[in-house]
Amino acid sequence: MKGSEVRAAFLKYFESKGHAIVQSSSLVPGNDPTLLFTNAGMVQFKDVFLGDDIRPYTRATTSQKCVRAGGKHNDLENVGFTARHHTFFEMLGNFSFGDYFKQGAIEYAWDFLVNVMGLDSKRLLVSVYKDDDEAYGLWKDKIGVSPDRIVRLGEKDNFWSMGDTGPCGPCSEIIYDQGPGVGCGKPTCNVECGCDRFLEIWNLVFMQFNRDVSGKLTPLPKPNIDTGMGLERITAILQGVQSNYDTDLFKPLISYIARVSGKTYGKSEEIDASIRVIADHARACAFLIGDGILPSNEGRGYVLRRIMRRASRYGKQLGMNDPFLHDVAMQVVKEMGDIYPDLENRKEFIAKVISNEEERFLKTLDRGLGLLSEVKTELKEKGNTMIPGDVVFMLYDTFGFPIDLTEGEAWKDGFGIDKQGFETLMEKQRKMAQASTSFGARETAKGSARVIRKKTKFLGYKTLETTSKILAIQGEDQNGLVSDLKELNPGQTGMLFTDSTSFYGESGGQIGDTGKIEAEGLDADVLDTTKTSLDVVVHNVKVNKGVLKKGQKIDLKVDKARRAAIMRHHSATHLLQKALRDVLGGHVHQSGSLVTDARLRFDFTHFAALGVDEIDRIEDIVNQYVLTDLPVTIKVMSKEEALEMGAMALFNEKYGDQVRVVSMGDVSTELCGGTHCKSTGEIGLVKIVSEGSISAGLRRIEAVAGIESLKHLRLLNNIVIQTAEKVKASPGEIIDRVSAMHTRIKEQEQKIKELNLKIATGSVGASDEQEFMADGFSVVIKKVDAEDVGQLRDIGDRIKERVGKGVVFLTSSMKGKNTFVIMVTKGLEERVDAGKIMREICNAVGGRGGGKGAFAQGGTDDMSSLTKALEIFNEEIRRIQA
RNA sequence: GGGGAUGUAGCUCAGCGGGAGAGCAUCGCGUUCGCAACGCGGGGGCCGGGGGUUCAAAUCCCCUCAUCUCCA
Repeated sequence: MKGSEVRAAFLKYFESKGHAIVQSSSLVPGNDPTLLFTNAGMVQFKDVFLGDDIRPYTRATTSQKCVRAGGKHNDLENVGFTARHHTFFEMLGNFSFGDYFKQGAIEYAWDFLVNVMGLDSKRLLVSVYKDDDEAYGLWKDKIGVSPDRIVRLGEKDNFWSMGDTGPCGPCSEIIYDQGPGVGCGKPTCNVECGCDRFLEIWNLVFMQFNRDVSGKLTPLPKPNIDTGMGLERITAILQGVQSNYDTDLFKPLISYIARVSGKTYGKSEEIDASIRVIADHARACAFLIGDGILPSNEGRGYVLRRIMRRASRYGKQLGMNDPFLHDVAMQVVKEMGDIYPDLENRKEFIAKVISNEEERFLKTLDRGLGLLSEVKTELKEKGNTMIPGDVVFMLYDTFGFPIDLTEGEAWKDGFGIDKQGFETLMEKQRKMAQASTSFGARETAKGSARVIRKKTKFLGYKTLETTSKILAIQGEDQNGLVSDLKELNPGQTGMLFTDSTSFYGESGGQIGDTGKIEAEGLDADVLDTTKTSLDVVVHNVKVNKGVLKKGQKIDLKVDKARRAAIMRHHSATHLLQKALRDVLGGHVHQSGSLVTDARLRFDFTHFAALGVDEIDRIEDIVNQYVLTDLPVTIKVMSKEEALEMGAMALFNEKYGDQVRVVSMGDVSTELCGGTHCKSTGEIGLVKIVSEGSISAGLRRIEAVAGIESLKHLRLLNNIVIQTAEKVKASPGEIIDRVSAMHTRIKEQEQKIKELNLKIATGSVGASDEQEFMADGFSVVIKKVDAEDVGQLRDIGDRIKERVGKGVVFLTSSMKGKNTFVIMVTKGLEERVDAGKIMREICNAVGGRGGGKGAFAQGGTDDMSSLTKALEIFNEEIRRIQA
């Protein structure tokens, strides 16, 4: 049975048991900032389990794309060297939200494996949590598994929790025995053995408790089921192979990599491992980039970068020195694009991102190799053949040069590396990082009020004024903790919850509304509006007059002009996205946006800076759309219908099953919860204000619309007019005038410099200059008016040129100080040490200074020190003559 | 979140307390029938930004921004 058939059979089976087939969610968890990647099927249902979200179904089944990279249970360095570690994998799962429980989950799982997949029940074992007699009984009595094939395991293996607190419960695993011929072969080998004989294939989690802060478990009123079975693993078993990499899910990739690298798979373990690493990582890269993640130096992007670089590294070991990973990733797209259309849609983009990154990596490698060869020659001179641990660490830590590469490069020239020393430094770094995090991020446990769960009726799409009732008020109490309040007095601020509202809570990049709240004798400002994940609108209010009371009826009035400006910018954003795709290409995808009353900001994927002509064309297109006054229509429909219409879905947004589709004529269709103009004509002039890079492959555009465009242009116009006045030219002549001025200034500066020199060295200041011969060289003493030390040097240079061989002593009063410079012509430094003379002078006049043989500089605040300084200088010259 | 590294001419980088440099690119002149090549000359720098120390800072110290990199 092919892997794709296993996937399809699984979903079909659970669909026949009343489960809704839910699409795999993005690898970027939309609802959990603490989680780096979606790493299990339950991630997209987390809020449902927590009771914060309600779905129209109580049973669901998914094939979820997952990434695990790093962390305790999945060290990246293992991947490729074992039969089953992966960075990317697919997780099959069935879920019950307060519907069926242990019995259902157990019966379905067994039925599917034995009767649908045809696994030999004699090869199956099960494990249950040590105290879970209920599950034990179900396996024994309902299914008929013999007691010697049921194992009770402890908390570590068979108790599951989401975090330190929250839903948790025992779990039960179905285990496949590959037979005594596989694995360690020891007589003591059992289910708990780490070897490969006993494979855990399906984990059934019985979510039945809630754990509070103190660790106490209380039963949940409606227990849930969460199960997970790795597609790659079950496929391997069904195909009778001992490694996931031997399944048809990997085979085509492996043979592709073998072919392009000119190697044969299955001859050498070392080569095989490299090929497996690349196969696994290419899948991860394709999917991660497909879900909008870009390589970067932090967070998710950094994990992606590490995966890509690891693949590159193993490619190098196979002798592939040119970028190759993007080709392998295209193979992944070919294999899986039909099931994951996002891959297919973005394949050019994926390839571009990968080849870009591969080139970058080659650069870091070159740098590291250069450093390493420097170290090697240095060591060779000393007759040392061991590269010290701190050097290995420095190469790794600072330049990202992988340790195995260092080792390989060292080995080539007969060097060893001090691994012990490296590990010590590595451990030190780990300790340091841990210490700093555990100190910092703990002070967040502030008191919080009860969570309001009643979804606020949002009327603000249609009307900007509503009358509603206050459901709750929250604010800081005397202790500075957030709690429920009965009322809010003048001068106080707090959060206001109402039954319905016209105020738009910040979401989808659109900022919240501001406005007024009024009632008999009451006047309050809404400073900002936000929205919780449960669609509860939170008004942040400040009372000016009267008292705001719970249960009171109030009038909510949105600031209309501001909202109109926000709507113009939001509608303009949609048109801008379309225009960007028109001009730059289909690879342009939104990766963030901000819509305010003053401007819009739009981040998108693109590789090069935009040219002036491109920006002009984008502006032209957007404004063309505005002028044709396209009608803006908004429809609420199912997500599936929307996707069929070709609506553009965003990366991180979490959508319910009903979505809002905003269309502008036939040019733009997007899923969007924001507020929009009635037709594009209302947007007014759209002007791009800036364009720039925010990181590799990501650009940001800022633009203004409507009145803000007018303000912007007016500002620019004023600058032009004022500049024109300043340079005494008409606006059209400014550029010519300024560049003429620029060259003239340059010329004049040059001239001034020359003149200054002439004045300083010429006859003008002759009275301030003494010159005499001393033992075959000239001595020039001169008082000048210099602006800075640079000028003194220039003057000194001229004098040196004139005298040919000699010493120049210059003094100048500037910036409230006496500054001295001594310069000695070339060849004379042996006899006359400028630095030494300067030190003598400075000692005598209480100044500071110094220098080298040919040049010295010093100074003092004491303005009366001049004669003394001259005295010392003459004394020193006399000493040298003698 | 914590550590390390790097920001200098259009590009690649050297200099790391005492006159901002090299190579490539560019422009001019020369050589050439012409080109490549070569020779000579020129232009191009807030030495990432801000503060401080110092007689003197590209250079040392502090802050900040950007990029790279490791750890969490």
